[in-house]
Amino acid sequence: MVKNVTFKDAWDGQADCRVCALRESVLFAGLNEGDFEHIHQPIDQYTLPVGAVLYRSGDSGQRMYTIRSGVLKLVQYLPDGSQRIVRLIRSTDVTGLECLLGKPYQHDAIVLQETEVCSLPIKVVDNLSQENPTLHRELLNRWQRALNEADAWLTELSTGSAKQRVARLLLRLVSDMESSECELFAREDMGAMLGITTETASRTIAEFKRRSLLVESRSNHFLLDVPNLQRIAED
Amino acid sequence: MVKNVTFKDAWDGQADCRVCALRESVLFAGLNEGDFEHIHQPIDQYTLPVGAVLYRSGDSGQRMYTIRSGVLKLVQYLPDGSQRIVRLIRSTDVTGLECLLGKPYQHDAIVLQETEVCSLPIKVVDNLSQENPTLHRELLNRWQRALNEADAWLTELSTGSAKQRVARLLLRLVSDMESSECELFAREDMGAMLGITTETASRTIAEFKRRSLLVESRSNHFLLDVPNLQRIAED
DNA sequence: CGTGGGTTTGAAGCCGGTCAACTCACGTGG
DNA sequence: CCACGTGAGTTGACCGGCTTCAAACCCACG
Repeated sequence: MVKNVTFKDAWDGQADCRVCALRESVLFAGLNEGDFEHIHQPIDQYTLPVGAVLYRSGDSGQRMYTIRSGVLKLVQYLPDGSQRIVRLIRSTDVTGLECLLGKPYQHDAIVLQETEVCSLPIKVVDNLSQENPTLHRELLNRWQRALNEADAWLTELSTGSAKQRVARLLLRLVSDMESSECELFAREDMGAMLGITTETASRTIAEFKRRSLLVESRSNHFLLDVPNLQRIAED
Repeated sequence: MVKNVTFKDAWDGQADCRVCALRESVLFAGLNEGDFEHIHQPIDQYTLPVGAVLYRSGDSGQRMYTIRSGVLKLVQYLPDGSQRIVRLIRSTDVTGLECLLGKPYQHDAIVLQETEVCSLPIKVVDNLSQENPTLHRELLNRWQRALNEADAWLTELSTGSAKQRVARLLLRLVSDMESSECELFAREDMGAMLGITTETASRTIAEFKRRSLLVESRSNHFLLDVPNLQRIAED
């Protein structure tokens, strides 16, 4: 686990949203030239390595984040100290919406795969959203999207046998890719996503490999046998 | 199960939000006299019996709902037909927010305990929220509240042993009451909330009764031994 | 080349799933 | 009024999957 990566270390510079490659799919999609004049605070860009902490549960933050690439986990803890991963945040997702409402962050946000983020001061988002209805609407959409994700985790990833859950998780990882290739997470993280133990996660993945449902293409990248995994996922 | 309760049957009349007893805690808390002039569509009030369907997943609705009293379940279905309850909606909660975004309802909403609801046309909410920032802010808060609930269901109610889950559910039911009394749900529903079978739910509840963690006060109403249930909940 | 973290595998035991029987309350119809 | 049917809750027996505890393995890294 990489520790103590300060944000300073990871700083990539200031973003120019006007020329952002992801402009079409990102929170600021609906902004026009005039709107950009109203951005009086810098929007910084960072590249965070695996294990880096974007924010911690309970912190009262002043920034939300757009993910340009990579994957983060949102983690909550139980009284007994065990952890549960409640969602994954990926490319074009926005996280930290809650601080727009003056609430502290509700989760730990930790990098699972090297991640590029843009850091948006809430002031900027708040001001723009008052003037630009499209952005405002987009914010609501993001909230709803997060809710849908949360519900899906419950129904798809916390229901059924361990094999079903693992299969559904794998399918989910490639669902928005062109190829059926994906990078796997640590078994411990898979367990925390699926509500099973690390050992069961490992056993299941190992079995899938033996049955060639997973074939390693390059180090820790796997090609999925989608049709057969789907059969397992649905029972 | 009560079937085919039409909304007409359940109609209680038109609501006058100005004199609403729940005004302080409800979505419209921040409205002023002037705002009410802008309500050009009627806000109807209904009393729905157990088993009634408020809306169905996939329906493209034009209304959201404020719950005055009672309890509803939000249900999602898996490909294999089994159901999972992803949230409960209770007094002062708002549900159906998604149709404000033009999306169809994401769940079945079904009455678990007799429920009084107000039906708010999205046009009304939409118009008011454009002019009244307090209401608008309140809408965002509701969205965030739903998200928090969803996350809590994952970490509290879908993690740990069956005994822990049942105990946590029971504690959750009385957490916002003055007394520690609550009304239980059907075992099948409990199972669907906790990701366990009906039988396991029944066995666990029966055992809790034998151990006097649950004492029946009146028909299907139970007093909880909160401290001991808490011990079980945390292990 | 040794150390350590993550992964895999093994063995044992238990919790919860499955299937089935039985009870009880309730409502319907003879 | 009682017989009967229905549906929910409870309980039992059995079994299998998952957890638990441990050991072995693998590989990256200093």
